[in-house]
Amino acid sequence: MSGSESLPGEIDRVRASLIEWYERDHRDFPWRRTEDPYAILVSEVMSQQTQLERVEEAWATFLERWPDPETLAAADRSAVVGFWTDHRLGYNNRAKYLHEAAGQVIKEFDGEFPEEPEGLQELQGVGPYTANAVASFAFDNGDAVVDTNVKRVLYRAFDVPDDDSAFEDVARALMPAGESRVWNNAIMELGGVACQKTPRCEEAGCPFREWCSAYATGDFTAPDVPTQPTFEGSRRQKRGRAIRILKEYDELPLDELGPRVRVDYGGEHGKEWLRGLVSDLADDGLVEVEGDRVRLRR
DNA sequence: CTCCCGTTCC
DNA sequence: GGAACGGGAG
Repeated sequence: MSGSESLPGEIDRVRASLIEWYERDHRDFPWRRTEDPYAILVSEVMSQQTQLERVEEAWATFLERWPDPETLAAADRSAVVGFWTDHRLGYNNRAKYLHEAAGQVIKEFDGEFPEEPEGLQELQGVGPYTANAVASFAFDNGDAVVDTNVKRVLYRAFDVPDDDSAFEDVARALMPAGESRVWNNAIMELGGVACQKTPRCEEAGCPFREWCSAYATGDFTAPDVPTQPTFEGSRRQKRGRAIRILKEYDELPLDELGPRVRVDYGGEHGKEWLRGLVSDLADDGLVEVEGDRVRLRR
C-alpha cells in the first residue's frame, strides 16, 4: 500500500492532478464518446493486445454491420470470424467470444447488459480488465482497471512491487470512489502517452512528476512483460492463415487448404500436421470438419 | 525483434 | 502458474 500510505495528505492532489491532466488534452478515440455498453465492449475486445490506432476503423464498421447485441447474436459465427480476419484483428477466438457474449446478453440477461463488473465477467471473453473497463466507461460503475499501462505507472511512480495483487490493491486505493470512468481513462492514457516503455515525462507534461519515484531517481525500469515467441513460421500464423483462406471458400478439401497454409505442404506427415491444426481449430469452435472437407463454423 | 488497454484453458 | 492465442508497425 505504499501508494496511498506514503501520501497521506497528498492523495487528493495526486488524483486531481491526473484528472486535470487528462481533461486538458487526450487522444480522441471514438469509443470515448459513447456510453453504450455494447459498443464499448466491442472496442475493448478489439483492443486486447492490439494497437488502438488499428482498431478505430474496424470498430466503426463492425457497429454499422451489427449495431446491437441482437443483430450480432443473430449473425453466423463465420461472418463475425470472417470480419475479424478481414480487418486483421488477430486472435480469432475473440470474435467467437464477442459473438457468444452477445448471445448471453440476449438469452441470460434479457437483452440488458449487467452494470456491475461481477455480472459483466460472466460474459465470454470478459475477464477482470474488460469487466471493469466496460462497467467504468458505460456506467461509471467499475473498479480500478489494471492493465500493463497501469502496472507500469504504479511500479515506477509509487514503487509498487511487480505483483498482481499489489497492483490491484494500490490501483483501488488510488482511484477516487465513484469516478471510475474518468479515472480509468486517465490512468491508462498516462501509461499510453507519457509513461511509455521509454518515458516522456516532460514532453507529455506528466502530472505525477512531483511524486514519482522513477522521475526522482532516473530509474525507469518497468515490470517484465513476457516475451512472445517469434510469430513468423509459428503455428499461430498457420492458424490465422487457415481461417483467412477458409473465409474465401464455402468449404475446402484438406489437400487444397494445405498448400495455401504452408508452401512445403505434402506427404503423409504434412497431412497429419494439417489434420491436427484443423482439429484444434474445430475444438476452438472456429471451423467444422466433415470427412475430408473443412469450412468455417456457421 | 519488441510492443500492443487480456482471457482462456490446461 | 504457464502456455497458447494474430498480426501489423516501429
